[in-house]
Amino acid sequence: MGNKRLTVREIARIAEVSVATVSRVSRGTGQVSPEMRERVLRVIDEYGYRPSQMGRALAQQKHGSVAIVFPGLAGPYFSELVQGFEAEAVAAGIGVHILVTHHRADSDGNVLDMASRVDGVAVHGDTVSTETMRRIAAEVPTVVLAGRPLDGVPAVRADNSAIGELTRHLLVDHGYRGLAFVGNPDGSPDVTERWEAFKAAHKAARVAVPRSPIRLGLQQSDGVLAAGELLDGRKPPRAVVCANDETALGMLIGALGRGLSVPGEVAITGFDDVPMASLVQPRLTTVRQPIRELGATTARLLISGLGNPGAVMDAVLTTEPVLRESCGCPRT
Amino acid sequence: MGNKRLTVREIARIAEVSVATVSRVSRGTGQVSPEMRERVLRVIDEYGYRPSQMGRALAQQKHGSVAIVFPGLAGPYFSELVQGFEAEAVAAGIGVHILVTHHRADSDGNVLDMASRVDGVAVHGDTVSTETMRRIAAEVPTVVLAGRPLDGVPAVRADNSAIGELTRHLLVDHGYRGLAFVGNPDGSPDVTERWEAFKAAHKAARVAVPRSPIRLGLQQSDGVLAAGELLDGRKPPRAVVCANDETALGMLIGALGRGLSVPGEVAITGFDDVPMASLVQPRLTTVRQPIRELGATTARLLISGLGNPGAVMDAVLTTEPVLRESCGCPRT
DNA sequence: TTGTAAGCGTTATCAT
DNA sequence: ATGATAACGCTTACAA
Repeated sequence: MGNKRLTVREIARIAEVSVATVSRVSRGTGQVSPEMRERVLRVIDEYGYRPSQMGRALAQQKHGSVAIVFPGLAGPYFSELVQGFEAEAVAAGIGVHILVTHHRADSDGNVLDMASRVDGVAVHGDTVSTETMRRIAAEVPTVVLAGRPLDGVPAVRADNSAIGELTRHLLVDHGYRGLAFVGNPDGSPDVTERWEAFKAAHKAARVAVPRSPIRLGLQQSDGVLAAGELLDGRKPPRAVVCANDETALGMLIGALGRGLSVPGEVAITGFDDVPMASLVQPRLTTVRQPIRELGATTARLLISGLGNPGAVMDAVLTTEPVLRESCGCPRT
Repeated sequence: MGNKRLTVREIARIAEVSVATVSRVSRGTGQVSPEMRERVLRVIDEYGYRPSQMGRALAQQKHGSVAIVFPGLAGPYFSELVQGFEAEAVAAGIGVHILVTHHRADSDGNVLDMASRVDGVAVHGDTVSTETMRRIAAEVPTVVLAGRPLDGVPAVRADNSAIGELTRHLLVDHGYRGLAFVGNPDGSPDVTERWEAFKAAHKAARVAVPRSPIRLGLQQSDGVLAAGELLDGRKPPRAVVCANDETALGMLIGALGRGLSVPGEVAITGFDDVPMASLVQPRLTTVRQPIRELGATTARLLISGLGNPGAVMDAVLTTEPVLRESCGCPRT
């Protein structure tokens, strides 16, 4: 433990070759005769030589890693997103840095700091100011994740408009009136777009746009809280459109816990289609979003897509309404 | 975008000082006269100079970042753990690498690879083989997270024995017989210890050790699955001790969905005390584990604790049973 | 207090 | 095919 590691020079001396040859062998690049390769490989193996990442980074001017910045790690959405990103990067031999900004005072400074440790940064929507975003992009290749492109900074996101279709379904197909929206439009670009689509669907159906949204977070516990706010009142909504599945699940637990019938007395819908959505009773009507693919696409773009001629500037991944029973549809 | 960054030498030339002075100023180290500092700072600021992490790393022989390796990111446990780790590291100005091993063929190779990119690695229990663990520890300071110390590799973990107290409570205080355990003891050191404590409590109470555990994962969906396996049978258990809260929550949803009374017909307990545990109805009896602190302690140990004389080798954090209603206790 | 110069470990260019 | 050697950008003795 702690035997200081050997350097190229030492390996070269032991194998009686030049450092260049050792480098060529260890990187598998360039032309090396079989016997040379053999000789060097033997020494490398015997001494357990592993090239220093620091030396390599400096010489190649590449860190060999990328970063993902997001507000917090709670819930299956971020888990999947990060895992999709990580899997893609690691598969390409690239390391993954993370930075969680949530509730941290000097997060902008931290982001800038991290920007100087990596070859590319994926910033989740609404984690940093626009100004900081620009500064990051000026230092290192950057991609906006789950947000709009900005000044030449490309974006990868999902099509949030499908929640409008879902709203139309509740309004028109089921004929519900008195819908509520759970989620804070100021919290993230995704929720902003979902709230807008929710309102647009009302206008399209010529139904008065409902009360303002229940501004809470996106965790399951927030859904439980929202249930308290909405269902204990004198005039509970006929249907609740939640900004994501987690809050919908919390809402469902809250409704069921109050002895309310779902969807009989109150219909509930979500967004994401997380695994639990099809496991609860009644199963959750939602919008399927390819979360993992969102992360993977972002990583790919960062690693090998940027700077190419005709590189994608705005990747909008498709989503799809999934009608199950929590909206009132019969079990198929 | 992409203006190649200035180097110390260029800043030095512009400010008409030596590179040493620039370095001293930018690092805030050494003695520099006020007017010099002022002059250099002005130039640094004007040109937006930020020292290259690569150069710095090589010169100081420090990457300036640590890594955390874990099997997967699903559920609040890992979210909290990673966030606790991350927050502590970032607060110390250290970057955080992550590596998810779950379902990846060559994860051991990836771990070794990552080991050469960081100054320290925290490996979550049972993500890599003992052999790989040793190789990592030979290359870089290492800490086992949620597992036992190994050959001089220190560990940070929680006291799992409290689940034995909980089992005793069910067996003795409530007088339940026919308990089931949900969780795969081969899945992780934590679950192994919890299963052992569960069995030991039975022996201590002179009650026959129950059937073998329901070997499933630790996600909420696994709890729903476990409910199907346990509650639809002809002889459902009187109480179910789940290896963590997520599965307990899934079990609760499954039980309630079947119209069973909890705890009337089946009592349920968990482990972790995640936020949802006190929000569901009935509230979940569980064991509180300081997850975030586990991550933070690990990070601290990695960053500044190792190598010190008398450094801690096995940090076992305390846990505490939390008796709520899902075990049959009255609401207090 | 400030400057000079020698590393840090690798890669890559250019001879040979 | 192989070998010298110059970068890469920074820190840090050591000198002045």
